[in-house]
Amino acid sequence: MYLKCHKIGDAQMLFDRMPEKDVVIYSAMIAGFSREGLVDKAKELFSEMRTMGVEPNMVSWNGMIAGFCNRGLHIEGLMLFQTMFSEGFRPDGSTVSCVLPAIGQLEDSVMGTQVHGYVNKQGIGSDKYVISALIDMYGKFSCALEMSKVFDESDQMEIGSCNAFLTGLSRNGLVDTALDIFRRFKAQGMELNVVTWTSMIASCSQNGKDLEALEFFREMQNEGLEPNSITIPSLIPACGNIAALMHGKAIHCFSIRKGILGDVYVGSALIDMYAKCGRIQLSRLCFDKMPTRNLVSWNAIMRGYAMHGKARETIEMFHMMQQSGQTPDVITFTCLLSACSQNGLTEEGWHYFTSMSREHGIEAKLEHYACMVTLLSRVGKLEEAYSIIKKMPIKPDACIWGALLSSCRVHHNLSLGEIAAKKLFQLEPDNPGNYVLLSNIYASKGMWSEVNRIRDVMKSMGLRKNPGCSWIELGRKVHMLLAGDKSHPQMKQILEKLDKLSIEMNKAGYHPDTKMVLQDVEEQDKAQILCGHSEKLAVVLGLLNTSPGQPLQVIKNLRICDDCHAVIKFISCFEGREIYVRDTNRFHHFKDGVCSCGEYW
DNA sequence: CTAGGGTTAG
Repeated sequence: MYLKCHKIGDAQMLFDRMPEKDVVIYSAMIAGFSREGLVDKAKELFSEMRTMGVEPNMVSWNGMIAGFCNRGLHIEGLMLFQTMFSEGFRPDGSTVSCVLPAIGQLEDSVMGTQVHGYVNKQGIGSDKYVISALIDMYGKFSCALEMSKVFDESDQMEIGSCNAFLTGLSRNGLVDTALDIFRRFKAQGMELNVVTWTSMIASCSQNGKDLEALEFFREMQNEGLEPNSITIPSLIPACGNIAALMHGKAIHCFSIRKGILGDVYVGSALIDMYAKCGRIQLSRLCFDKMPTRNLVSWNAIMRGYAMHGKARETIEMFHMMQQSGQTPDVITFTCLLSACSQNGLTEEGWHYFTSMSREHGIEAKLEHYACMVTLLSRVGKLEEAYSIIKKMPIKPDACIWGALLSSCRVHHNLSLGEIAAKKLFQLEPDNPGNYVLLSNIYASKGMWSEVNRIRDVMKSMGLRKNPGCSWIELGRKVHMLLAGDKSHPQMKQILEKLDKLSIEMNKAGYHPDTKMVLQDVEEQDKAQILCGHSEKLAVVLGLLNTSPGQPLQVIKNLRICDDCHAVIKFISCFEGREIYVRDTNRFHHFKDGVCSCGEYW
């Protein structure tokens, strides 16, 4: 009874007072500790029972193996599985269903196939736990075919296997298929559970379907299902991705009501969400209030500060993290280096870059080199950045060359820009962004024939600039604005307002950037040029629908363009608004005509 | 027939 109520302490007290203990009582207690994640305690009992002359049976072994596998100690679990086998036990459905997820995690497909064979031989292939574990494993192996085969041969009304199948599909890039099948399940009147809904929410928020994730959340509650402490952190990233602050806050309140605010995953997800919504102070508040923190929480707050260009705070958190005894990982250093790179902190950047492997035993990865390239380029040391690329022990990828090319655009460096662009055209020939960047550099030098040449190349390859897209949350609704898309009901007002603003801007001595390169390259619809870029539209929509003085927040799927940057600086001053624009990788905080990025992005 | 064990969601 105590074990079933998760009162492990009470159970242990009773257990300790028992004079005579048999296999059953030992097994119950081992499983109890395993469920609570107290593997060491379980291990103690497992060896104690043998010294007390009680031989472990199947159930004792299974409890022990479950303990290891559920705690992420996959290798230990699998080793025990093999020991059990060699001691003459024949693992049953329980054992196998614990061991399969571990095999999937380790991507040991040889062992996976062996165990699948064993399952068939033993005739336990119709056990529902085994089936869902098999589906899960093949999903983790990226064996969509094997996975579907197991599912097709199973009872398709068994919710566990259906859930494993849906997750497996999304995991293998087949989100849309998963969505279709989910709808089919629902139409068939199948009893869906929290796991099903959570899985769909997670698939959406991990695959750019953020509005859909929010919709699923509402739908599951309409169906009378209670979201739990796994559902919530699966949903929160969706709010951050589209900077839906009001939705995010509502879910924050929901977590308080559900009493799950103390959960590390919930807390860490909130930190990340508030940071992405431009509210870094709220991130910090959530962080400070967390009862327990882990690596994810520390990385979340550091990433938040880095995203906001707050290098001092990022470094301060790093010191606090070390004082707290938390060991950093690769991501921690990415946060540190990206914070340094945005602020031109060359000395600190080099310090963390070198201490990373020397003091922390973490090898620098591509993203760390990319930060160093950005950092050195930012302070004008483009040649030094290039020499790092030439010397780095890993093959530079598109991120590295992209970092160099972007910096060359900022510094109008043609020779290195051409080198970087050439590499990028080989690495990712279909990415229109690279062509646009190089063309920007040519345009800044007035080399119009080169600009035209690139435009022709793009045209012949059928490449178009990715459509710019911006989001703004107004009241309870998230508006999406696509560059050149006139379908928004308030578009007429938006254009009128933009007109008025441009008159004011001209009066103030602002003239649109003559290097309107993108349009030169593109020659896209005149309409798009007239409407302006999506971030401009979103900002103006915000101006129209909020009261004066209220801050605005816009997010964009691409790098903000020079012209929009200049226009928004003007608006922040002229309209007296604080405007936050979240770019692909950082925040621009416009206030009184100045932007926090210091003109470098 | 027989106490005690398991899968799928972050």
